[in-house]
Amino acid sequence: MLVEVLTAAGRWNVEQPLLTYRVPEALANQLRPGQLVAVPYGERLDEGIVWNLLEGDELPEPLQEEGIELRDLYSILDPKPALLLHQLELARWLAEYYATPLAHAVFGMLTPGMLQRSRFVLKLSEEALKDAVQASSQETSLNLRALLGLLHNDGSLDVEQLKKMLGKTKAQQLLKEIKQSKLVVREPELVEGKARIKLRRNVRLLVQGEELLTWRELLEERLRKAESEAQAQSASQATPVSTSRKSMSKTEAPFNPWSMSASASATLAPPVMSKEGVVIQRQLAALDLLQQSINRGSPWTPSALCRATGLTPRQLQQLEDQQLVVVENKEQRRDPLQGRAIPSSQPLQLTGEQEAALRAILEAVEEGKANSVPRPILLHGVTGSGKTEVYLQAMASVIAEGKRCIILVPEIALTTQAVQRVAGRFPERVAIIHSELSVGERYDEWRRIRAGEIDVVIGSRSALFAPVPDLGLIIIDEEHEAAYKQSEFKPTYHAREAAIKLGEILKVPVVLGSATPAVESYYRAEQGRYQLVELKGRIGANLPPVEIVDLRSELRAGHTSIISRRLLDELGKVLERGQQAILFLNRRGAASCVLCRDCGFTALCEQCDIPLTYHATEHVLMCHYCGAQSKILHFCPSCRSAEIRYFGLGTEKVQRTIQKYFPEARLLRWDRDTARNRHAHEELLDRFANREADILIGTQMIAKGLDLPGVTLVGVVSADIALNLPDYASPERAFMLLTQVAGRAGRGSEAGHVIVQTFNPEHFSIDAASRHDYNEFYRIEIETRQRYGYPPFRQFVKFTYSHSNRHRSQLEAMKLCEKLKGWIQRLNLSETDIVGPVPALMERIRNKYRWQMIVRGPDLSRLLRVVDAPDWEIDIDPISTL
DNA sequence: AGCACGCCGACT
DNA sequence: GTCGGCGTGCTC
Repeated sequence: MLVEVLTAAGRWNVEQPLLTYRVPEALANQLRPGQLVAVPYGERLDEGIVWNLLEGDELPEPLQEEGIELRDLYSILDPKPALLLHQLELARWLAEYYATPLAHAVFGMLTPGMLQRSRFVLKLSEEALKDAVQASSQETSLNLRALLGLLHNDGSLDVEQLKKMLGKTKAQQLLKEIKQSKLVVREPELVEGKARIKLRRNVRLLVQGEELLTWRELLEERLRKAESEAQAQSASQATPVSTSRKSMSKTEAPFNPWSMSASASATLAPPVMSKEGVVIQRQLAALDLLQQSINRGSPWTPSALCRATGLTPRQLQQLEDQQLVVVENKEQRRDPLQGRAIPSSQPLQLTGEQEAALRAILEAVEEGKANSVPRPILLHGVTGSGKTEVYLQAMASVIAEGKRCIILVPEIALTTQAVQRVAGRFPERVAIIHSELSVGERYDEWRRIRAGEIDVVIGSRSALFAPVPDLGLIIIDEEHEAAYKQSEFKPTYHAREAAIKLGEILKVPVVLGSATPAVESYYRAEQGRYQLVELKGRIGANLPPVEIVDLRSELRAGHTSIISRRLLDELGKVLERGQQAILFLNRRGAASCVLCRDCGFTALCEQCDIPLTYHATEHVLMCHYCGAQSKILHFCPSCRSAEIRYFGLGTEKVQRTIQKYFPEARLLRWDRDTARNRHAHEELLDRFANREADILIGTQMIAKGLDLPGVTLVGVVSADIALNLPDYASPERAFMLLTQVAGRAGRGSEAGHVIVQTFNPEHFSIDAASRHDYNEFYRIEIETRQRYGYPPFRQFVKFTYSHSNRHRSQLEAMKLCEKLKGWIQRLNLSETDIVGPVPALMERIRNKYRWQMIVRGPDLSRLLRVVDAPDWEIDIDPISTL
């Protein structure tokens, strides 16, 4: 039998990603697709995934021609497959659609730290072992002789260790000498990754019931006997007790405490109990504690048991030798929710709309059971319309039929509330997967999922790749979120698209939930590719009123501060009433846009309708979308004002300004500078929730999922920054951001109020968001997209090249551009063109200059199949063109 | 000298 | 992708 294995080699060898090996007789009937195996590759051992089993020993033809001699599969690393069959199929699709080597797609699905690394160890050769004397007398360097000695003692030595011991150069020399000497051999070895099972030593009681009682009686009998003997002895010679711990262990017979000689116990005297008696008593106590712990389910570690009873490890060992107890290694699960109080949550009464949504999902489940692929369901529900309850009841229903669910949430670290609700509804049956878990936590959750011990996986995008058997439902909450797109490393993919593909493979419904669906999603629903289900009513409070403050009139009135008089006024009232406020600033655009402070005019590219970016170094305006340059503006072309400025603003500046106006107010800043990890987020949130601050100032990360009843005012310091990013999707992102931020106000009993500051009060995104009108926003946006050929009307693919040499980067970009043009022409692709190449918005990142171009066309899959661009980053359906 | 880089070719 | 082998160029 032969086996096709996908190894790390597949990451670069895109032509032939699979390697073929012979299967040794002994392993033949244990091999399954998806298993992790070790294979020899060159001089080392590599880890791979079993992709395919081939009957017979015939070499595949292309290999025959090359005259390749197949090698043997080395071993099976884990009999349980690491990837299920449907995951292999999904990986194949990911690789194809996202133009990623198959190995990236497959290894990207594994939990981090799982892969083993190859290393080399040095060992004495057979020759050297046989004839040690002759070996040492041969002509060898001092270092080699030292190494031989070391290997004689220790057996083996890691090459890395050798390098540390001798330094690189000397180690190199020695390794060369080793190659010729035939005394030392170099062998490959696989080292476990960082993801490992955590073991805990446990003492387990081996006897129970009647048997335990019998043992107890026996021990008690011995205790009485020992005591009476000791007393008899002490009556004749009263020796004081002075046995130290050390002398005790010396006098004890090592393995048979029960037959302790009379002379040993003779040294003890009453009223203190005899030595033997003490030991027996402690052992009895240990048996009691162990028995109690069986019921409580919290086992004893050997050391804790010794501490609790006074037993020495040796004495515990004696219990073990008697086969009364056993000390064993037991797995200890690392639980991400450990120490969290999770209130149990009960199903709520559904409204009519929720009921209908639930029915639609369950009908789709039935459709899948009838072996047809159900349409994905777009659940469009305003904030607070109760989408989560619909998810929970749909999941409960699927679970009741023996199936399992995946629910994706964006940036899980910030959505602990959603996690708690799910975990509270399905206690003990929920696994959590996201990147801020420790490698160990993630590995434990992953294995619980694979073993079928859980019903619901909740997590960020990568949770989609959890090995869930019998998957019955996939839910993507806040489906419009950009966090679902992985573009920074391979495999690049959008979790929403991958989920839909997975739903297709398994014939399982995919539910996309959002208050502000992605334009692409809503378009697909309009086209009938998704089933649209709407939840219109908001449960509880009404949506808060949104007030737009026109910053142009502020300036005209002579108020030049970044905080308008209206906002200052309202902030003052909030502070007076002892309530809380959130000030929000989307600072994400590091580059600045050009803006007229009098009329709100923004300089746009004539061909792209995208804001121009001011380049301070070259002193020009540039379109980062098509590369067109224009001269800088001294006067506003629209109103002739000289108040034309580049606009840049940060949270720090807002903080300083607010503090100036309200010296007494307690401010809290929340952005990537002040909150670097999950714990910092939670801590800041807790402090604000506990009313340790009055005003929270933050970037978009505060816009998501916060439920803070004390907040009655939300201020958006500038809606313009989001709006003016040079990207086709800016209006969409601005709308979503404003809608989300607005949803943060008035979640408690007090009425909420939102103030949005802008130089562009007429912009449809701001206008629609202020009226909470998604449909209005969508209507205008989809028209623009169609007019300019933006997604979803044409597909985008972004090509990025990074190099430390700016010139080289530009040159490569121009070379690839020419090649792409050739391919497009040869394939005769209509309506397909290239925008760029241009320097990336942030051209220099970590000392690398980045150039990029965007290819757009109705369908680029044929082009991507022929594109040969190693060293290029290729982002299919980029979330932004920046 | 000691080492950090970058380049090349090999690998079933 | 990762390793070894080899050259260049920098620093104590």
